[in-house]
Amino acid sequence: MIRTNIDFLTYLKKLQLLHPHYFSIENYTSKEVILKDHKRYHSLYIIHKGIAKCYFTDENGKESIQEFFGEGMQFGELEVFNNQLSYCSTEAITDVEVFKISHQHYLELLENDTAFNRLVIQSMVAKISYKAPRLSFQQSYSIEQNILKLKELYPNYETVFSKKDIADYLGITLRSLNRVLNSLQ
Amino acid sequence: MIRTNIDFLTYLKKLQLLHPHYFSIENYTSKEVILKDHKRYHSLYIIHKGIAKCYFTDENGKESIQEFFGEGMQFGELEVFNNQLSYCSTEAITDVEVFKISHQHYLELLENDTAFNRLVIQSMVAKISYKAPRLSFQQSYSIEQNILKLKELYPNYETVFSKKDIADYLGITLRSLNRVLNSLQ
DNA sequence: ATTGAGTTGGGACAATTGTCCTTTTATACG
DNA sequence: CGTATAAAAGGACAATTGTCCCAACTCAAT
Repeated sequence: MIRTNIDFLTYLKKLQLLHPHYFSIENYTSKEVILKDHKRYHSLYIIHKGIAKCYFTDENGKESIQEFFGEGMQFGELEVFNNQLSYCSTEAITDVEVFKISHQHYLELLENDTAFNRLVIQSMVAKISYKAPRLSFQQSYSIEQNILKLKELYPNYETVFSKKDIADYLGITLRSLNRVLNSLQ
Repeated sequence: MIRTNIDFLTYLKKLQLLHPHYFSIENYTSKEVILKDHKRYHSLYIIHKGIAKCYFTDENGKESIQEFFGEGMQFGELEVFNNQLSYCSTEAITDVEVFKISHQHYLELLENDTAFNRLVIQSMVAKISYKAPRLSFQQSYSIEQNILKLKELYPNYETVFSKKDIADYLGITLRSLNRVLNSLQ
């Protein structure tokens, strides 16, 4: 549920020693928006500490949570390649510390550092591999099964996430979430 | 709805001239399975001609279609990097011609050919960018809105896909699809 | 203390969607 | 041809989920 990428983070820390001026560190407090949708950015972020949520907002204001980002997860990197506006927002859930790196420096590393290149590709593979079954599972199974799966994977999710976030993650209403949680005692 | 990647295909054809022994060509007829889930492969495929569907099957036999692949779409490439079993099946819808390349040669190109490397990354960016809003849209909107969207993006989808495929793509039952199509006249 | 905003919990009802089953139509094939 | 098989269509009913409420509680700021 909370995605991480420790290999990437570890390597990034090494790079930071080699190219200190490539990276800056920023801190966000809970509920601060780090990256806003429909805006253009020239940098991307990698989570050093804390948890953030990445979500779409539709025209009715309903949020749909894509992923919860933990240590080593990067966001805003897709825009390096497709040159589009940011297509979702990312907001701190706990207090968060991020590394920030410009598109330009990121591309430089990508071209000149084979290990970094491979780690970037692997991070993308992980994102695809994660999203694919999630789409299927939410389509195929009932809310109850989805919640049971959540509890299995992440037993104490209530301590970190609000009910609203859980509902937005599962693509259901708060009412439905409560109802099903009740029926499970 | 039918995904393509012409840039990738174009470049691949150039590579084929440079390294003819890297590639082989295979042909599949409608409904043949090209790649089966839970199996290990040592090659991956790129669609040259035709349309295929990529789908999960759950324990009840229900299919959930991830994407429809058209020209230039590759599949089986994630397993090059995560060394896992294939996590979904790909089946020809129309007759299909594919290029086949071994993991080993693919990795060789990835390391030695910067342009190829970039195209692979861009293909992954495209897959992520496509999956993300699809998850949200199907969660947030009614079946009716999803079908209207489909008709808008791909007016004559009925000519290519069976009703069952459309239902599996939208994550709904055939009965629900028929009902909603009726209510739209 | 008091207000107000945000979170949680749930009743009542409506709408949506699934399940099960039957029928019809199209298509393939000996 | 006729027959088997798959695809398409839909009736009847049940189950799930959403919508629209209202109430209780927490917590921060006044």
